[in-house]
Amino acid sequence: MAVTIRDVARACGVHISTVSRTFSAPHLVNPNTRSRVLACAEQLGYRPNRAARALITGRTYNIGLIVADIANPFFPPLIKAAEAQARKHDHHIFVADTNEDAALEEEVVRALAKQVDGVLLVSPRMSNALIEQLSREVPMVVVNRQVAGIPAVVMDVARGARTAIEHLTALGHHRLALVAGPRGSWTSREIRRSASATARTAGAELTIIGPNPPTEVGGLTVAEDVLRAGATAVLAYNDLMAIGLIEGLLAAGAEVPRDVSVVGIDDIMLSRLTRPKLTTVATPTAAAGRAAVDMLLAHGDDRRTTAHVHLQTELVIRDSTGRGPGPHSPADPGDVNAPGGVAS
Amino acid sequence: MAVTIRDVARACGVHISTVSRTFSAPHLVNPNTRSRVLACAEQLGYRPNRAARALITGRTYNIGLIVADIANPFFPPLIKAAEAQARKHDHHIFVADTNEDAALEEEVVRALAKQVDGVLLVSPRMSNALIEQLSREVPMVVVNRQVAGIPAVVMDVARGARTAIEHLTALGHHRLALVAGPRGSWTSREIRRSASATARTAGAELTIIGPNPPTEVGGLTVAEDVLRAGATAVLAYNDLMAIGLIEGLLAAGAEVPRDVSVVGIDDIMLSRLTRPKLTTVATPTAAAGRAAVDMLLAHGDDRRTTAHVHLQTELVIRDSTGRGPGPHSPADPGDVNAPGGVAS
DNA sequence: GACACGAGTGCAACCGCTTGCATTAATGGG
DNA sequence: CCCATTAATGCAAGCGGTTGCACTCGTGTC
Repeated sequence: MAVTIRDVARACGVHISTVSRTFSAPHLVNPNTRSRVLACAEQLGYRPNRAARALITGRTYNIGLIVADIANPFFPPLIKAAEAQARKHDHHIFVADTNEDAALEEEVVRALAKQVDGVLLVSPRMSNALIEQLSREVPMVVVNRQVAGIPAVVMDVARGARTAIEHLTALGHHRLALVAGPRGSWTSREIRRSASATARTAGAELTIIGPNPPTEVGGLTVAEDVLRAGATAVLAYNDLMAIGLIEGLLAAGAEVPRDVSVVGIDDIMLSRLTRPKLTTVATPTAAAGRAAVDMLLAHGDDRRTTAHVHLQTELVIRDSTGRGPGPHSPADPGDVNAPGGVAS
Repeated sequence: MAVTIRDVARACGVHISTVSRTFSAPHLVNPNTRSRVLACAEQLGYRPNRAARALITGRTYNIGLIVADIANPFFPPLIKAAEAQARKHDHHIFVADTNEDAALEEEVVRALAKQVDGVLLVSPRMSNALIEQLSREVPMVVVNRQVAGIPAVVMDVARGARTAIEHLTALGHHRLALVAGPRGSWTSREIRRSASATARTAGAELTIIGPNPPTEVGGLTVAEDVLRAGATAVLAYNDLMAIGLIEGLLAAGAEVPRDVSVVGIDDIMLSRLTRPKLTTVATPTAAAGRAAVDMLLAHGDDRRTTAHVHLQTELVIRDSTGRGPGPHSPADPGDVNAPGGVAS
């Protein structure tokens, strides 16, 4: 059916190896022969079969991209950027969605391993140990996780969380809540660690709520916990949860930012469009996608690079955060909106 | 490096063909032998190389999924559903993003053709003729397009557009605008055709604005055109444009729905979360993704099915549409907020 | 004029796997 | 007890390419 290298060879009166070399080692074939072969190939509509080539060379020119949830708006910009970057280097991308399931992650990596040159594991939920093991079966770059000996692209969410907490305490909030992300998320742990430390330094109280599914519903359902904790400001694991949380707070009669300030993380497109517009920590997702692909493709060249790329985050202040009760006032700690006195 | 069928055969003391049959034709091998082979394979961590298998069988167990823009929130739910459905049938998915570029679509289909069992072309921008031609090189299912002789999944946007226009005229609007989508979009043409017919029937005026890029910015930039046309109600090609349009109208001093009613199409997640919440025509994107995969995989069985799957759409009325000036009243046509009667 | 050399091409093995056919052993019927 | 069947396995060709090696020519050198 399809036209093969043999058809071209026959049509052109040369041996198949010459046709092969015309495409994969042009300098080895006489310019005249070469152009003749190219003409035949073009005319027959010949396209090399990559799978067949991969069988010998071991290079598939495919990349696996594994994400927790394609429908989570955090991922599409990353996928898009990765796909564009990959195609720029003539690679194709397999996309797999693991539904936040660690076991599925493993299964998918294994299933893809043989037909890709490498795997991009984005925001993995599986254990570090398993990642290390899998990385021995197939080249791997991890995004949003630090694993010893494995190339990684990480966004500096720790710094982002610190900035966010500082923003909130500077606004006069001292009863804070952190709405954590899913179990197994390195990012969530980082945020938690950093937020806790920052809150402690600032002398603020931080209630941690979670783990939770990193979705709008996940945010919505913890609204009551937030209120019960008496928090006047919340940092959420991601924007989706922050938005859900705002909905939930509203449903419970609390307005944002009047009664509660909310900060998200990611700066997904949505965040600019909801009302109130969401204050959030912007993460460079597209850059991460590109960087991850670049690392994966470079990986082959000089072995054991194991570089880590750190990408900066940035607090984007919009309308979901406002003044808090002010510096610690012993008086009337129940009324979170009381204009507060001074402390330290 | 990797463990092959030969390693298993050697470890197990059988011929490679027996190992092969153990996996791809189990009924041909003795149950005892079979379990021995399986044990060896398991122990060595053997996984069949699909690319090698495909070389002989012609079946790759891969599917190509080509979309115009991964970052457009319309697509992720479709991609997610398609991926899940594909994996249910043990297939993997290549995702490619064409940036709304028809030429790139063609290139990507060709590049993918050899390593997939079929291609899902979602909301294509290329011509019907080209689609027909490409479909002779690789099995294809088209989503959101009708092409003679090619299996398709189409959402009934024509009916959606009609319902939307009827909704608006029933609210008393008679100067309408349609913000069209990108050139090459079948959906946009369908919407236009249906909206025009419906408006004519209802005796309403319909200004068509476009084509436009199907993005938030695309919607934002036509806000002035909408106002200049004197429209009090707008149907947009998709939600993203509707949301951009609302922003643009607001920036120009027109409130939604007080001054202008806006209806979107798609019902992306965003639409529930913006303020005002968007009235929109819900399209079953996830169902479309699943259906398309099913058609592609069934396609092989009984040739020339060329079935077309039609999926229904549904108007979801939220807060971006409100009463219009009412039945054609020569009096005070300037005050779009006059409490209007209802016609018919 | 013999020789070394490099450029260009052909030859054939092989990548990991499937599959039609041959071979062998076990089974049942007459 | 022999033969035809059937079940189970081995054999080897081949899928569409790549690549080390051998071969054939000019060409330049001494």
